[in-house]
Amino acid sequence: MVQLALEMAGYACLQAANARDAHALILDRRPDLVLLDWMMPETSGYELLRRLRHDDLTSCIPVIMLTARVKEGSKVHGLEGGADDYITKPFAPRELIARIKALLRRAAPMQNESALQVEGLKLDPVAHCVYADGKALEMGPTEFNLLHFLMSHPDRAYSRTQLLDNVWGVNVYIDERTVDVHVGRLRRALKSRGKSKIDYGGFVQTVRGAGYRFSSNSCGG
Amino acid sequence: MVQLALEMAGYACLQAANARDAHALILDRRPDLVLLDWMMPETSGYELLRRLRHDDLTSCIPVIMLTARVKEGSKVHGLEGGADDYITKPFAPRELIARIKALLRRAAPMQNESALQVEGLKLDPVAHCVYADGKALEMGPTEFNLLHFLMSHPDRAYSRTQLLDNVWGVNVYIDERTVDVHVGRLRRALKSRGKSKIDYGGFVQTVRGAGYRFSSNSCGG
DNA sequence: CCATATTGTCATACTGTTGTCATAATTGTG
DNA sequence: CACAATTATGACAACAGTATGACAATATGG
Repeated sequence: MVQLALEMAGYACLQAANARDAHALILDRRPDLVLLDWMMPETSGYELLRRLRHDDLTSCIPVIMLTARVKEGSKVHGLEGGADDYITKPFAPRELIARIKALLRRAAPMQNESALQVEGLKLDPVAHCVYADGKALEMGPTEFNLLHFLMSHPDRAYSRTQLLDNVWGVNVYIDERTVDVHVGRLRRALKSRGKSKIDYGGFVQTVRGAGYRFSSNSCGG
Repeated sequence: MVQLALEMAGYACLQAANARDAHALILDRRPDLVLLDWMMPETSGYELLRRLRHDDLTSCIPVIMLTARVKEGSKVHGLEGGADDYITKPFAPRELIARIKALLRRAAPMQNESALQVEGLKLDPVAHCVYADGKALEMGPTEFNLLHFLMSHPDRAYSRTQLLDNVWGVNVYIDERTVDVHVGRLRRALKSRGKSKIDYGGFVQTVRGAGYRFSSNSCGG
């Protein structure tokens, strides 16, 4: 039932019937998170948790304990062993998913996103905004992500496939020519409407036969 | 024994047996105040205090150190680490309660910042009131909290999940789309009825594909 | 205990965005 | 200059993300 809930939420899921198998599976597959039942055949969940925490390879994997006990003390006990969170049975699948999300969020380090600036063109990842000479520009999310990636890696040509992988995501099923369209849209968005200003659309350069490149000068030197 | 005393005094109370659990519990439940024993298994109380102060989420939580040491030096040491008060064991429950009360009283106004104002829109956290061009606006508690958070962090896009974490609280199991509804209600509340006034609802901006952002200008530059 | 307000969820309408295509424009080459 | 290869662009239907009204459940305060 738990597996079903997890898969509905889009998580890949592995199962083990006892602590020994679980330990092997965890060592083998290095999951992002472990759901651990307090009561298990043979070795207890607590014992497995202790072992996971003892091994450097697994000590940093977030663990959520599943427990039937309702006493607050068991939470303390579970957390003592190094669990990052716990949840008492019975629980709503939604609560489980929420706790998993929260824990993964907590475990993931916050990426430092400082503003990128090239001449008068500024991209602020925090505010999700792009400015040309201080004036805000309008563009779609995809164009924003594309510009973000390109500005993060200037003076470097990327093939359409590389751009699809990095901006759209891997295992995405999109025509390569679609990149052209979005590059066009990005250029149009960057085209400064105010007179006597630089056309930042020119910063997104076509590399014939290869792909595209972001650069403030003619050839990225 | 401490727990008993606290509950007799009408405080809800959580316990942890060591620094790691305590840290997790504090992050999870965001207590109003922390009683921290100097001597703990594994990590010392001092180390935990340092970590609490280092994290924005916990840096403003009042902390009382419990210490067995009688030397005056330990007081200095504890306060150096950022503790707000300390008490030496053994202590009378009455004294502990008194110190807690005093600290909560002292901390309460500290946490409430001064009024936030952006152009004609003013939010007074102390009075729990919002004014548009001097005229009081009506809104529900959730809308107020949402606006408070957004105005405290302007020109910054927040995902629905982040807003749920920061406004509703961590580990809350609410549909992400609920944020949309409350943003809508907030906008309606901010919509100035008087003619020729700015529509402050426009300050709460949608960042398509990302979330929402508070900004007085079109893109927070 | 009741009256009232607030909350979270849902169904629905709405909006801008996305990916694809056809076609035009550009570039490089023989 | 003609040709092939590549890229640019406008149009458009499908789509995903957002706004909004309604409603039942819950909380709040008298």
